[in-house]
Amino acid sequence: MTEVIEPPIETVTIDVVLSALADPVRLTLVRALAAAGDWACGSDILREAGVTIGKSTVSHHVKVLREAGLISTRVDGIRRLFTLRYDDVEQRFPGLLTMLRERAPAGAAAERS
Amino acid sequence: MTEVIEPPIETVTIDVVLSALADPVRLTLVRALAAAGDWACGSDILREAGVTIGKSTVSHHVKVLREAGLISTRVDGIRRLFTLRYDDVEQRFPGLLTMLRERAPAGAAAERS
DNA sequence: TCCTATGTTCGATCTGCGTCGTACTGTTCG
DNA sequence: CGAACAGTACGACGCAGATCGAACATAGGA
Repeated sequence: MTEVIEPPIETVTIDVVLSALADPVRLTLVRALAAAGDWACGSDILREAGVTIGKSTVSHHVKVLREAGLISTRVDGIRRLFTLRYDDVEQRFPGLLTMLRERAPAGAAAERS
Repeated sequence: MTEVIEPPIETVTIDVVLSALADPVRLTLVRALAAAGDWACGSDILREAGVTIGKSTVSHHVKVLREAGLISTRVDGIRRLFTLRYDDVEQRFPGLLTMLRERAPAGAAAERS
């Protein structure tokens, strides 16, 4: 089938979202998608995220994020394109994506000497 | 020592908070504390949360939540009292606690048969 | 002083899940 | 048709972390 199913945003629970975002790799992928802004394929995301993991692992993480209602998938010829469900997530969990924008503490904490 | 240290809310990262809230038991404990409203001891929380786990497990979860900046601990004679750092968390991550108020899907998913 | 109640810490166990490799599906191009 | 590419499905492996029990610490009351 060419159709890609996604859960209606109303049926998404915060529990599932939290579990999905608890993994550092998935959090990086989400941030990369947020930075990309629009549709991006797997290799684009990996380059943007700066992580090097197997493609089956990427597929696994994408699946988890999709089932958590966070990302959307579209078929484009030979490849799949992914994007953040920005409006849906913002409507369902206002402020969540804003929290994620603050990236991980680069080089440990920014210790105020 | 009678002093209980807590991380300044500015130093708390969303990564740590997400990891802390990803566990179903900890999420239940946080919801119980939110329902309690004010300071509650371990047995109070367990009763409010309706879970039956060993006290060492509770101690472990409380530690994780405290290090994530979510709860505060105070010594009261023979026992420790815990409470949600509501204002701090709301200031640092606006909207987060509101998302958590929506409790878990009672009786599994609301299957649309 | 001794006993009880509340938490913490430590060690051991065990399950969940993140990761990888391989095989498979589907699409595009030569 | 056949080769190459993008992603998925599945099985296996290993590790992080959730849980428990026991020992310890501390405060309060008999």
